[in-house]
Amino acid sequence: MGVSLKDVAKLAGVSVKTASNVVNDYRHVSEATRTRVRSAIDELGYQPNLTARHLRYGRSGLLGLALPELDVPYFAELAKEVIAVAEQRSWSVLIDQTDGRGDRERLLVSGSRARTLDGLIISPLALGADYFAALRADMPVVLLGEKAAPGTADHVAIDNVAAAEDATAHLIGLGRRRVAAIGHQREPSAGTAEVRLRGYRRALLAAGIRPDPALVVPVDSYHRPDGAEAMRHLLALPNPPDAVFCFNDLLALGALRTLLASGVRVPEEVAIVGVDDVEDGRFSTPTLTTVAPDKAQIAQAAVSMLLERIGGSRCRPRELIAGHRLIVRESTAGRTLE
Amino acid sequence: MGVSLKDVAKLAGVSVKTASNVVNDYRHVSEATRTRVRSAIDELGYQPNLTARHLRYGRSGLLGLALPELDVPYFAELAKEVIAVAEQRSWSVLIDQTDGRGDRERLLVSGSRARTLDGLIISPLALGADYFAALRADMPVVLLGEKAAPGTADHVAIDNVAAAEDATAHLIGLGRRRVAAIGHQREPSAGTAEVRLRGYRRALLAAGIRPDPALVVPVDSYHRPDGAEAMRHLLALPNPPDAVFCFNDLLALGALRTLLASGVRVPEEVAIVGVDDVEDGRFSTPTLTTVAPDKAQIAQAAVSMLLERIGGSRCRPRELIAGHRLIVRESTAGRTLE
DNA sequence: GGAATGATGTACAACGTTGTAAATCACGGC
DNA sequence: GCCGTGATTTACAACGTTGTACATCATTCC
Repeated sequence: MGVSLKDVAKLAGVSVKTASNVVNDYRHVSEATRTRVRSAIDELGYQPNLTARHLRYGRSGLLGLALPELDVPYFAELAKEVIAVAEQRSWSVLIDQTDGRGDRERLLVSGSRARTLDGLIISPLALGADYFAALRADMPVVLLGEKAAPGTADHVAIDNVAAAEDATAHLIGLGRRRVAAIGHQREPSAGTAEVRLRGYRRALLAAGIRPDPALVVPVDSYHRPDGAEAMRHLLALPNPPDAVFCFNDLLALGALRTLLASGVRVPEEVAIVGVDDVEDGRFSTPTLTTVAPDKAQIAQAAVSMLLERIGGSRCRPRELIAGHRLIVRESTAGRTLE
Repeated sequence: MGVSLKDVAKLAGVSVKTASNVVNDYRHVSEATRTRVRSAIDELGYQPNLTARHLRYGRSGLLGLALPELDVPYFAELAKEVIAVAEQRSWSVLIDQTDGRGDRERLLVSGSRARTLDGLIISPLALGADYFAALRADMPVVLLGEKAAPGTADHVAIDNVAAAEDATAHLIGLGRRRVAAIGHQREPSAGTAEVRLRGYRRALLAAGIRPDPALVVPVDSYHRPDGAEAMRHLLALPNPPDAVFCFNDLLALGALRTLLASGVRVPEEVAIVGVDDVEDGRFSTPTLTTVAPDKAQIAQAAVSMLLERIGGSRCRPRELIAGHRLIVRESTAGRTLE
């Protein structure tokens, strides 16, 4: 169907290999043949067949990006960055959605689709150690987020304990004493939730506040409805909170919705902080105070690490702590000016 | 590196082709050899090399999905659906972001990366006819949205005139008479904007209202900040509107932000409608009335059409009008009950 | 008993590319 | 005139897979 090197070679009156040499800028090609081949290429509109190259090289030029859900803003924003960085280095990205389901994650990683990938960046949510068992030993992997078994693979994340501590400390700094937390997960080893809870507790203790277990609300997932429901639960308490630290922005936006719909004033009566700095939080009313991970840095680092592994690096699994910073907005600072 | 059919064949004591026949469930293989090969496959953990297959077949198993930006919720939600549908039919999706820039769109479609794609679904934003000139004639394409030159390629969209008319009529039905429109684009042939503006005008005229050009606000892009700015412009008018039809939800959320930050009551003083039904609008305060396109249907239809083309269908370019419906929420109906 | 039929298995080539090794050529030095 | 050197070009094989054509064998039919 397409134009191949054979066609180019025939038109230019040279061997296929010589044509290939021109394409690959091989040194020892005479100027005369070079131009002849070049014009043949132009005339025929030849473009190399990447599939054939990949077969030859044993590479596909494809990076996998496995995310729970693409329509979760944080993941969408991350995907955008990853794709941009990868493309800049002339790699393509194939996105897979795991829905946080273990079976899909397994299938995805062990299936024949995975064989075409040169490497994989995964943001594991629900998945545990057996996941990695399914991983091809020779497939480079970079983990995003907190679920990492240390020493298993390269890993990029923010310092989630510190992030949670910053957020909670900010609420305490406003004078709040009954600070709730939304986002705990019932399952024992739920990575991110675990460490954020730790940071939350640490901030409370540092301020001399005794953590109240009734203020720690577990959720099934990290979407807006979960946050909304958790907030309804908190409001129904005999002694409701005066501030809430939500483990991500979607939970916070859901909680915010419940508060406003219930006529609770934010931040006067209840202040709210989230994590992720998704775009929605910059335009909600009130705007959402949040801990912003450096997404560009995360994407950059993840792709770099992965490409190094693909390039053959065999050093010990590395860990990169990306930056984060608290962005104070109206949901804690109140309406300032417009 | 990996296990190939050759290894399997050797272990099972058969020819490579016989091993291949077992893998492909070829009819005429004796039960004895079949089981022998099967167990060799299991023992070695053989998985077919897709790259080699693709080379052989001249197909890659990859669909391209070209979107302006992945972090725009509508596109993210659409991408999620497309990936899900494609995967169900065992195709993989490679996402490219055009940023709405013509040069990137060109590069993307004509570059050698495109050669590896069996087909392309594009949601063209800024791109015109020259885009299609760059398209390989033999590359199946499905267009999403309104920028289509009719008869050029298969095309999936909602009836945007009707959608805009429904939205505007709803506002008029609330008794509003000064209905503004945010989302007009200055460039002459800006597909979607054009048709939505037409629907808006039609609804006004149908209600006997004379369209006021001052109430039609152009924007540079369709993000929240554009909506916020456009709304500021409208509020500064000597005779501001009592309702706004925004050409998408992000514009509406931006406009909503401006209104609330300015102390304008929504919907009492100004009612708002958007288009897209993105998740944010279901949790904003007030929640956002919107026109919901049937995204699942769009994704389903786009993938189906594309696969038919890839399968060799040569019929005339088709056009599919996906369903849409108005979802009335608080930004027009007000707080009902909680 | 011979031939036709069908089941089963194999060798080879090809998809488009590039590494390897070897062939060819030009040229300067003796 | 011969050789060595290095530049230039080429044939071949291989990456892993499968379609085509053919070989082999058993069965059935006349």
